[in-house]
Amino acid sequence: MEWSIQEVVRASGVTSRALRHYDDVGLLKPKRIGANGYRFYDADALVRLQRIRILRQLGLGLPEIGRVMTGETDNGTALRAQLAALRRESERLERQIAAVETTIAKWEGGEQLMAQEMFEGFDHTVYRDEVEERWGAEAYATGDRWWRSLTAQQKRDVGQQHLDIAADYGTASAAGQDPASGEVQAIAQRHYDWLKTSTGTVSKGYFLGLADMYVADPRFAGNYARDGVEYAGFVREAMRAYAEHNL
Amino acid sequence: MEWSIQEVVRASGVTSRALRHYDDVGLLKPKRIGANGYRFYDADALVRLQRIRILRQLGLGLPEIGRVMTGETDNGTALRAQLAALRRESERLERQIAAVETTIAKWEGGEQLMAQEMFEGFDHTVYRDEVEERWGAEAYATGDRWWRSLTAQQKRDVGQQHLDIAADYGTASAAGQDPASGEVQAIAQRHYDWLKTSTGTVSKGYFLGLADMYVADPRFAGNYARDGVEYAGFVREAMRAYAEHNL
DNA sequence: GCTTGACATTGACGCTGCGTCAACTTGTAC
DNA sequence: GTACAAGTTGACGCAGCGTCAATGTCAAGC
Repeated sequence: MEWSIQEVVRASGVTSRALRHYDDVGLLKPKRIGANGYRFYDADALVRLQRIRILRQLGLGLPEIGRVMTGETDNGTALRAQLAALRRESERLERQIAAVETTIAKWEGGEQLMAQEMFEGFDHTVYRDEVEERWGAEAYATGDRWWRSLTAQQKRDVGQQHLDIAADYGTASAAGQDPASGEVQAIAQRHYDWLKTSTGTVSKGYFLGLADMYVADPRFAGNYARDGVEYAGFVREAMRAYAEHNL
Repeated sequence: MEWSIQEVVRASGVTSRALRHYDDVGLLKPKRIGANGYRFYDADALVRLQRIRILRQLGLGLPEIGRVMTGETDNGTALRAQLAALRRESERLERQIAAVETTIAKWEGGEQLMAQEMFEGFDHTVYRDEVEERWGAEAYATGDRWWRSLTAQQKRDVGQQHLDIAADYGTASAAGQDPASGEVQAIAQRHYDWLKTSTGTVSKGYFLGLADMYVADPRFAGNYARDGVEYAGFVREAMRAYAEHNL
């Protein structure tokens, strides 16, 4: 008993295109190919097709299914690997969802200018409340006057410097360097200098406070993240080491 | 002030390839292109790039990002749509995970032959316990004797009939037909006839019990599903309507 | 013997967002 | 003049088929 491709389609719900694809990739060869090129499947092929479909519905890729079919990998191993992959993907999605929710909340909270300001430099106005609360209204006013005195060009330069510093931190972090190493501490030094230029004076407490803010405040995540991998924690460690030895 | 592509790369962490891609698809055009073909970006472009990256990290596609950037869609709408999409995807993943877990458990429980048997026909041995519990040991023995009396060829034919019936249910379900409609009830009639041939006699209770099993038992999902969309519920309704009017 | 219609075949492009060569040209430094 | 870094424009690759397009085959009816 053998079936034409259309009969298989009706029985299995798999499209003929998919069947031809399985044939192309060697996953399911027809039992016989007529002189006219027509594909004919037998019962064994239908059994294999059923298994293929089940594994596909469970999310396995065709190459992996091929390995299972040939016995190269057994069902349990393949399914457990798939389960682990699905769990990872699920967790990633959950984080993604949390990130979108946070962003929506922020955007609706009137902080929609965040991204732009971030790029134009250290957007001190966003942190006005915090700065005044931690270091006094006078400290904020000083920084504000200095900032306003800059030309747009100068502001962008300051911003660019910050971006360079952030990028270098990111490179060091990605390279697996120690936050306390000489290279990273040199970046921290530039970071400190940049802050001093931007804000006038930088106390140890201010510097350490900033370090904590980098980790605690998601608004910084955009600045200290690369392709979704945040390294604010790395920056904090580098800043702490720097403060410990130099301030 | 303008930056070369490498400077943008260092400042943003975005690869030059991505930047050229954004240019190609019209998402982020350089401010200026030199006589040598070199791309040069300005501060505005960097701001746009930052926004693009943020939206990308939140999982939005480039076309959607383009719509947001032109103001065609606002942030809130886009993000909420994205959130909804993520939630759907998350739920799908959870179901996927549950399915894989179930399958692993079954496979380890010694039911690894399920798939094959399914295809060879109504695998009554798998349901032995349930059948005996619900309709008595004698009912099972009768069905078993009948089944064993068949040749492999006959078994396959019976299986093929079941597949055809299942496929027709699937087509009707996908077409949005009413389970109680004439067409669908005709399928239910064939289903009933097939069952009668397979098991001897079919009581109303047996038929309705089977209908419930189709929905409750995931082992049937493979039979009454097409491309991941289960229609066991549809089958149950059709069977109930049939039983109500004919048994 | 011809037409029609259903079913079959083999290409080949499309989708998503870039990564990754490949083959060259430019700019900058020594 | 010669390197070397950085720039450019193609073009393929990926995952799994969906979707034409162009064309051949086969059974049935006139």
